[in-house]
Amino acid sequence: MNIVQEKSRRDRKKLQRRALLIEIARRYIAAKGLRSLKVRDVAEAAGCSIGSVYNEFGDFDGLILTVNRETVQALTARLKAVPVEDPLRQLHGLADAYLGFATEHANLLRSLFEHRMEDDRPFPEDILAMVMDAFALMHAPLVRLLPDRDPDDVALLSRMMFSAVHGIISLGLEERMVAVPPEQLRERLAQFVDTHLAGLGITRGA
Amino acid sequence: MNIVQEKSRRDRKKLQRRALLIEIARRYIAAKGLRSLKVRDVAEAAGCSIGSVYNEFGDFDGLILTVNRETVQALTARLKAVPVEDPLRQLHGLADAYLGFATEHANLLRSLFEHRMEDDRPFPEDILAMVMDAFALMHAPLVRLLPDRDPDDVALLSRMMFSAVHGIISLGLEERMVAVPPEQLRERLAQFVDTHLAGLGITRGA
DNA sequence: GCCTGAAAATGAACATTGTTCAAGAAAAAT
DNA sequence: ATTTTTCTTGAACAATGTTCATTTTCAGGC
Repeated sequence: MNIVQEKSRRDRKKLQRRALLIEIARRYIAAKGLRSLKVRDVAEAAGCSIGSVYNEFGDFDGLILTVNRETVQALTARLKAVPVEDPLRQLHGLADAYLGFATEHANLLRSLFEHRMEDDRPFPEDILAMVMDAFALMHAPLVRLLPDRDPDDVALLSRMMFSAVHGIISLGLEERMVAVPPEQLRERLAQFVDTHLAGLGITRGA
Repeated sequence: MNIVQEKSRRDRKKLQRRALLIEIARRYIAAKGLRSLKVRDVAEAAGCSIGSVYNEFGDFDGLILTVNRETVQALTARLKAVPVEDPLRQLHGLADAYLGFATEHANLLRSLFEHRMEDDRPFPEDILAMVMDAFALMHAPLVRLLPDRDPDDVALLSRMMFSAVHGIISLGLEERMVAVPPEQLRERLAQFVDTHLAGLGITRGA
């Protein structure tokens, strides 16, 4: 018998349903926030039993983390699509791409940063590493703009800059406590990046 | 009969227990995070029934919000204690005070920013206003440092600066995804503030 | 000191929701 | 066709927020 074919037939179905469950969960989170996600709703929407969700993801956290994993992957993909020719443009592009993603997927991003594990189980290493990698994407352009600075220093600078951008955006998009009016956010964010770069001795067109 | 005295006797007891409930809830949140807070635990620890907690706070959110309200009040008090003589020192002092508070009360601050209301009930206006006020505390010193800029512009600058500081700190203190090593956080935060001020055309001792 | 009505406290019962697992169904292997 | 393995199911369970009829408390009047 053809193991590959037979196995794949079952697996394809399994994978298909897994993808369906993830998609449904993502829609719930995106639409109404992480707290609105219920195992029973997901199972019913997918046309399977509660137990199947557990078979697939182990527990509820497993499902959430799977969605979050894909969220950080999508975010990273978007950040990596920013043109790299001009390092200054790239930095602005990264900030703007982050803002764009946060605007379009506010609840998914919140789920990524606000979800706490049950009990004291450790946060999955791989998601952690992916978020760190995303936050390190300002490193390369900053190195080009600050060739004389200690690389370790630049590494920290880039993560701080990204953290700052994250703070401005995540508070700015919070409907409650609007630190910065959303309609101005894009322009102001660019201004912030410029100001900070100026403080680092980098001027536009220099 | 003495209405004031008689009423106060009952009320004192009520207020005393209310304070006890809040204190217990705060301890739970501070020690193990918002998710660890359970009505039954609080009631048992306070030596009263579950129903009494509901009598006092209406529902579970009511208790959480009361703790959060006191958290933002404590934060504001700490920020307002920063000396105002030198605006530049004040800005650094505000950032440092925020870092100090966030370090000592990481879970309480998280509870303030991460708690979502049940259903779609609106977030309490008063807490919102208090957080906004706290975030506006960088405004006064920045006005003094930038007397020629449009005041509206400075208002936004100050909130952005505070949001940025918030982002750096909240991600920096997250045990997972450490964007900036905690032991360097204080020094780096000061550096960040200096850099940004430099970008705004403000130099130390100028 | 006792009575009375209002206010507060109680906790059993309920509703929601994550989790488990024994039994059954389906698929694969022989 | 039979056996074995694997997956699926959903009833039952456990944890936890919430309600409310009953009981208790207590100030105010006699």
